[in-house]
Amino acid sequence: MSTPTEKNIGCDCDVIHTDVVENAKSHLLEDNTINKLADFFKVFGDSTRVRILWALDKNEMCVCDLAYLLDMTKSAVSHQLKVLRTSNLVSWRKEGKNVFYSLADDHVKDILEKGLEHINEE
Amino acid sequence: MSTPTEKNIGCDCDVIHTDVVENAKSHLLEDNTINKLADFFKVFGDSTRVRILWALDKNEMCVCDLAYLLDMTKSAVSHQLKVLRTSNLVSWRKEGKNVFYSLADDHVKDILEKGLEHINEE
DNA sequence: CAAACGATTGAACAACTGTTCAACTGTCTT
DNA sequence: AAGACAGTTGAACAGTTGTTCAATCGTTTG
Repeated sequence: MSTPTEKNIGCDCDVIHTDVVENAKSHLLEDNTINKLADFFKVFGDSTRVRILWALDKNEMCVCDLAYLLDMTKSAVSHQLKVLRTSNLVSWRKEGKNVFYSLADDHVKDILEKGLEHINEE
Repeated sequence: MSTPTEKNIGCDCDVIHTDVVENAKSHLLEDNTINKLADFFKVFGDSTRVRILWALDKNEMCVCDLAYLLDMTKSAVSHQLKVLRTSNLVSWRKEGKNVFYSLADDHVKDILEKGLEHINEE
């Protein structure tokens, strides 16, 4: 552990562990990266969207299928699908009056499974 | 693709693809699991918390270190650390007046890295 | 014991988020 | 061309979230 030595400037503390902080500072991610990362996870942070993603992992489905399966209105499902589209988590194709959605790539499933691993371990 | 056949009851749609929906229905996660999963990801869905986690991945740090590094008040940092503690993403130990935080387990780093992979691919 | 200070907490407030509702678009059917 | 219906959209409203501020706790030090 480093010794507390430095007088601080930018926050409401007087003592910091300089070497540890400097090391962390040299590894900081860019603001833009941090924001994109947080926004990415934010999308997974809603039970409706997780249910949609989990369902699409099994089968390609249209909005009505999802609405029926999840007992929601088409409107509510469509709003969330828009969020998922915007963050590139789902792909879609039109077929007549239907729009069929599916997972965009393997990261989505990977992330969901990592999350499940974590919550099943405590 | 299955043929739309079924008359629907619970939502505002008339036609669903029965076999696809039934298949998805048989794989549904329990509500409780879904909620825990969404809550887990919700924690990653804030840039302040991502910055804290990313910093702790490099070094164990006290609240003041984090406050200085991230240019925030101790209070704001502490509030977010409480969220991270509650969701078991960080561990901590007391040493005199300091409380040192670190990442709870490897899942946290795994998840962050999966997220980075995803956003770096488009 | 009293002062100093790292850390935590609760209340308050502004900003954001998800669902509902109603209106609308585009495609298929007759 | 008109009706039906899958899907989308925008406004509105309630519920949630993150930061600030002030007060407090707990440990160390003089």
